[in-house]
Amino acid sequence: MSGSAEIPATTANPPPATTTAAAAAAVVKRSWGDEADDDADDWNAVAVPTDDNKVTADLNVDSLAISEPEPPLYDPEDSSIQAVTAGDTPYTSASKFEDLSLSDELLKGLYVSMRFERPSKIQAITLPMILTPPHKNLIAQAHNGSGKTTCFVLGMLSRVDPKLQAPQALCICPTRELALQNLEVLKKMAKYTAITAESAVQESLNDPAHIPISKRPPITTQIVIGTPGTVKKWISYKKLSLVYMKILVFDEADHMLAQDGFRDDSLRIMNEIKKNASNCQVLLFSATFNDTVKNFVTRTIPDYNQLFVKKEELSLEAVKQYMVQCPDELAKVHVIKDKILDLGEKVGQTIIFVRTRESASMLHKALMDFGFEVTTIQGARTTEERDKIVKEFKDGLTHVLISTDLLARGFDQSQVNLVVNYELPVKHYSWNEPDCEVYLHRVGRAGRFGRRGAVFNLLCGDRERMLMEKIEQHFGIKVDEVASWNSDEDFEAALKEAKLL
DNA sequence: AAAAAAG
Repeated sequence: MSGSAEIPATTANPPPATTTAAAAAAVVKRSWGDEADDDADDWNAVAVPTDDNKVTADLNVDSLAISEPEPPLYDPEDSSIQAVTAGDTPYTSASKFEDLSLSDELLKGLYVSMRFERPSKIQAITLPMILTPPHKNLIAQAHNGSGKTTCFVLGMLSRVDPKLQAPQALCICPTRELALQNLEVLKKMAKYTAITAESAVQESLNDPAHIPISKRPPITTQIVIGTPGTVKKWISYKKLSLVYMKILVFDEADHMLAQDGFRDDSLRIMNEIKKNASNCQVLLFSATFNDTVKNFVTRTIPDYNQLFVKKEELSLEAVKQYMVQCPDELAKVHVIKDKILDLGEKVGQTIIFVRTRESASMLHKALMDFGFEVTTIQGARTTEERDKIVKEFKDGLTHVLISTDLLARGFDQSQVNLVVNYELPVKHYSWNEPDCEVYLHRVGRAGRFGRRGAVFNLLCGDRERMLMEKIEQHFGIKVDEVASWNSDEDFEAALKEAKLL
């Protein structure tokens, strides 16, 4: 590994005088704007700075991404990660955590508590970008299970002033579960520091110890990780001071800024911070950024660095995907009961994704009636139930979890080797269009950190077959078919091929 | 024609 390779910023090619704003705009559009039809390029495509006179270096880089196999951008031994920066600041990739001038307490947390040895590739590149003044904004597309949580958690921990008892870092997540999970990672990493952190998520209403925010003293915790509604509420009650905010993180940022996601909430929070704090750094992390969101993000977040990972390292590649043609809905249940769960027991834990809460209850009942112990999580359940179900699953007490897309993003449980799509994800406006981003996120629940994994897509009827086809086309992949839904041997062979057996 | 957050 050529560890300390310099990430070329704008020095690679001096901009010719002929570069026009129009050309720059075209590049911006090209790099960020393309989508479905050339996703492969998309992952190779790199950053484009917002600053016109810095564009040409990237114009060159970008053209590499457009043409065929491009030469590596900065590291001959590892071309899978590419980054482009927006300013004059040179960033040196961190081959060791020591390169990041972290506090001793934080280093100890990384080595002892987290048991990390050295930064992952993504961490090596993003951390200098996050930590080096002038603390530019960052848009980072990092694949599932690659350690992006560490990037922004370490970023937040490094940037807060431990001596200042006031909120200085805020992280917004799409679900309660993800916020709590991220907080846990942060607390583990912060174990030897005095930095304080808490979650801003809906709390159990039955808990007698629960105190409504209106009756709580102002937050003095240094890091807050939460969901949009609760964070907004804390802000509107003036309990969460934004004056000292130094860093704002959006996990699953594409969803947080999507029109049909949390865009309104996210923008409001961002604007409130802008009004109160000067120079708050914004970090956006996700495994997916579709072109609509990309365009919006580039218009919304000024002056950003960007990072991309090649498509080859997507968990779509690490996880073996199958489709199973089922004659009817009952056959789907039989497949889960007789084939997948039996084998699944041997290979780890399983998450079964469904499209609606109703499907979740229906499948839950069907499997329970067959005598299978499964648990189900979906947003309509109480916070206590949700906490309990997640804890049992994370503790390994339960092996099969039915979930809506509540857990599609970010949920990290390394023992999950099997993902079942009882129903494929579809766009909310049409059930004839697959939601490829959600599909990728679901797949990413298996095969965490390069582990083996398999996905079974259960298909019934022409519509679902067509959805599967469209997903294959979108990602440019071929999803193998399990020959017969009714054959034990076929499923066993499939898991062997996935190297799970 | 959904789910999520949250009121």
